[in-house]
Amino acid sequence: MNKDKKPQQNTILDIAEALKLSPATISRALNNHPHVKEKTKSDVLKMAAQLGYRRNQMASGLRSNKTHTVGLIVPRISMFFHAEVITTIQNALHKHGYNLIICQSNDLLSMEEELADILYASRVDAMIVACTLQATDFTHFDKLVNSGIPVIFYDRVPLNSYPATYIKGDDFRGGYLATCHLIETGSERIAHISGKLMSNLYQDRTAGFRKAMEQHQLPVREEWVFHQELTHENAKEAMAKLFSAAVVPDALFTANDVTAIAALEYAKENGIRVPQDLKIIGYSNDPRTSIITPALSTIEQYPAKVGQKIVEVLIDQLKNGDQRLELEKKPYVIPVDLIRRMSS
Amino acid sequence: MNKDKKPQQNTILDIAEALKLSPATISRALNNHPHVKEKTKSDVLKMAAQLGYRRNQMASGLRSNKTHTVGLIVPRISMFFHAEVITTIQNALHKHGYNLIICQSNDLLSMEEELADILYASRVDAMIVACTLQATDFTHFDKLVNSGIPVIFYDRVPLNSYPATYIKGDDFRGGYLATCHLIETGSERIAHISGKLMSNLYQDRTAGFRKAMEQHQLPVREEWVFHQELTHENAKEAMAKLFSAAVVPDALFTANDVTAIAALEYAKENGIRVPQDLKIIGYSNDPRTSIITPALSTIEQYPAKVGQKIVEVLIDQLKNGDQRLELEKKPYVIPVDLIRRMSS
DNA sequence: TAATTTTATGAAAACGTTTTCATTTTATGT
DNA sequence: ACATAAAATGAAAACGTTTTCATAAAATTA
Repeated sequence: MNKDKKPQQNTILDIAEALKLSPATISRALNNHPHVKEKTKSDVLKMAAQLGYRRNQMASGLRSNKTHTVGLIVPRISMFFHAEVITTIQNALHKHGYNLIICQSNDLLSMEEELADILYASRVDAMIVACTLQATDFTHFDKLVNSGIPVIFYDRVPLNSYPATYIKGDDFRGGYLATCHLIETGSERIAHISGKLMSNLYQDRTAGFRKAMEQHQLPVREEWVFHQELTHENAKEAMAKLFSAAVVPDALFTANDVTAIAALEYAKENGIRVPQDLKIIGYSNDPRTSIITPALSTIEQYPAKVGQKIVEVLIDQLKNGDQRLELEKKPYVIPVDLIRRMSS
Repeated sequence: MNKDKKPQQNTILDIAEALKLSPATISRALNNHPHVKEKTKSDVLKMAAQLGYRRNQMASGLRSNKTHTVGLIVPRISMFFHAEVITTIQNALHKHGYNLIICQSNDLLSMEEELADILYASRVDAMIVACTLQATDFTHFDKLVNSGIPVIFYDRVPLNSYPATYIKGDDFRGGYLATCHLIETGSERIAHISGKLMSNLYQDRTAGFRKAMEQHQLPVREEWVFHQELTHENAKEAMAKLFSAAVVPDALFTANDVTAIAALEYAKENGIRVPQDLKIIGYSNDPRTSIITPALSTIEQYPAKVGQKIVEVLIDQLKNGDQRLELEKKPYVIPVDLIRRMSS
């Protein structure tokens, strides 16, 4: 067991006693309440520092029903885009005096549900979520929403109009830009490997792809459009299919960078020259894309901007509530940009 | 403001009322206390589920002085090694019913101090820390340690014997293995770019390097040993210095992968063939090392094992306290392995 | 059946804040 | 100096649990 040396944490009462004041005054002084004398305030602050006092957040939270804590659910923090977003969010929230509880769903719906429950029980003041790819039902967030807790979805957001705030990258434009770029550099036979269409991410990126093709009067060969989990292995299999046919594509747009990297590997292994025989463009600007040879073109999503916007909107809602009329509840869209590199 | 529809969270009292029992019994039932009838327990559980009851962690924590929350301070979650460790920790803690508050110090000592304070105020049940590189003073953790809160340092740990638990990779062995590997593949003029010696990481890796050199009776040229912040830019500068001299190295051991990648880039830009003219080995097995051409040799640190060990030790200490005698308080050391690739 | 032990429940205090309401102190105007 | 307004403080309740101590109910023993 812990040694006998468990020094009591000093409480507000200890300060009160030391200064011959009531706990009420101490509390007010610490919260900078207007009805307390400047002299008293400074006395209290001084004594608090001297005693090493730190507010007990549980007592405070219990009474005031505020935890000053924001919950975040993300598929995996090791994904570059999310790591960047989280870092931005955390640093910004910190400035506003909020803590962040980061949870990983491992892209499992059941985990996401459980975490929503746990964070609800923890009485977070607000919630930030990047959904799992499989999620089509979002009722596990009802508790939060109904309790008036701001819920902000980013990146991967519900498709049906779930009553919350959405912040997303311009995936349609990303898909469009990527495809236009391939076309403009002379490609005509463009393949596309995308994720399952349950997610807004891939619906939009694919829609952008199709729009660009249509605009340039290029046919979309459906057997060259893949919707599958975007893993390294699946990508290689798709490549094998594409390049075992009589007619092969001269360009490839993949809806994430892992797939682009895998495709490039396949190309190297099979003597397909990139970009001469096959141009490739990925999505997300993962650090690996700039390091691989040839460097991969991709779409930049500005994770820092996404994070910044999330906190901006969140703080506003925490202060003022969600004052937007139902009509105005459109997603906030963060612009994307094309990054041209050697692969296209 | 929030709409009028703020449905009260159901409390233990609501369950009590619904079942005509006292709140005390409900509490006991929910905590699976032995002195409550099985029938009552199941009744309570059923009613709790029906009312969507969720324990108020603040009330619970206030009373029982347990938060079921563990704090973690890490320089940056976007570093691959740390991201992996954190993921493992979080998943493991989750199984034990603990939450994790992840904080980033951005490798700033002042931030680390502030975070230690905040987490102390949050009354975390335990604390996991990977220090900033600059930290030489650790008194900001005193509050925690003195309050009997388990503090576990990992990866970057205090140098002076601060009274806490240490879990670290075998950095000495890593440095030794890397250097031996370079020697065994025929190198004789080996340079070494390392971090500042304030950190145990670089002290140990460099010591391993020197040991290997000594054992193989190779001289260490001090002008070829760098101790600097391990950034991309610094690495390029060091390379410029190394390769502007009359005698140039035929191998390089860098204490992290970012530096190895930068060195490889420099080599490519300057017509230095890798591995023919220069062999390179990095440290950490960052995903980028396997993707770059030529793929970089490096040292694997097994982040998942580190995370697992942390939780194992932590849970034990939470249950039983730190029962190790002062004498036994050695760091737990996680083994490392050499990853051979094309660069060496 | 009565006495005793065991098992199950309840009453009430406690955790450390915040906040309402009442009260005291200080400042202001005549 | 006195009445009044304003400013500063205090007393006590409240937040939702857990837990100690007491008591009631059930099971066991004599």
